[in-house]
Amino acid sequence: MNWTDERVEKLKKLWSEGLSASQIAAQLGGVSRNAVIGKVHRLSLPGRAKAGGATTAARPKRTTSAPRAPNYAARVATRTVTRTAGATVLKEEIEVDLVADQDLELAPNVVVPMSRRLGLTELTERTCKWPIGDPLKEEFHFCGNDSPESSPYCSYHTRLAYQPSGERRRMR
DNA sequence: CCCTGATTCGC
DNA sequence: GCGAATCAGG
Repeated sequence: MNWTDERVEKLKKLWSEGLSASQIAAQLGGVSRNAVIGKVHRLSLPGRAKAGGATTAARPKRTTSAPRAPNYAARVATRTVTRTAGATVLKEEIEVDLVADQDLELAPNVVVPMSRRLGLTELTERTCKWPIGDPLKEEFHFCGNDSPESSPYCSYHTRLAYQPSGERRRMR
């Protein structure tokens, strides 16, 4: 694939938004992260302050307040991410409440996961494949958080994933 | 091992 | 100009 004006423009945009080279590569499609980085250099775009630190730079810091009583709504940290991410957070709050409502007692210190807004092509063996949003809509994406043991979901979504439903009532 | 960006250098 | 290979780092 070659660098059309549109692709270059998108590259500039995403890069300035702080997305990592690999994420940008995935969104553009048809190019590797190296290609992206190489292009960034050729375009003389400002690089990231520190290598590897980009991981930190790309994600907003979470202000971890002390673990508290079951105050569901309050568990969702207020964040200043991107406009689209804002909608995502809202959706996740809803999911959490539904679960808490059913049965599942919330775990000790499980923090509500903030999804990365990964597209289908950005998923790897180690990213959570939990879908978020309406597949027919534009804001649809996957959780994308780290999933241990190459599990299809992150630890948080694994719990939501396999819940046989109301079967396991008498157990315990 | 996973990831990140930076650089090099043959194409 | 391009980007895989490589390097350097977290």
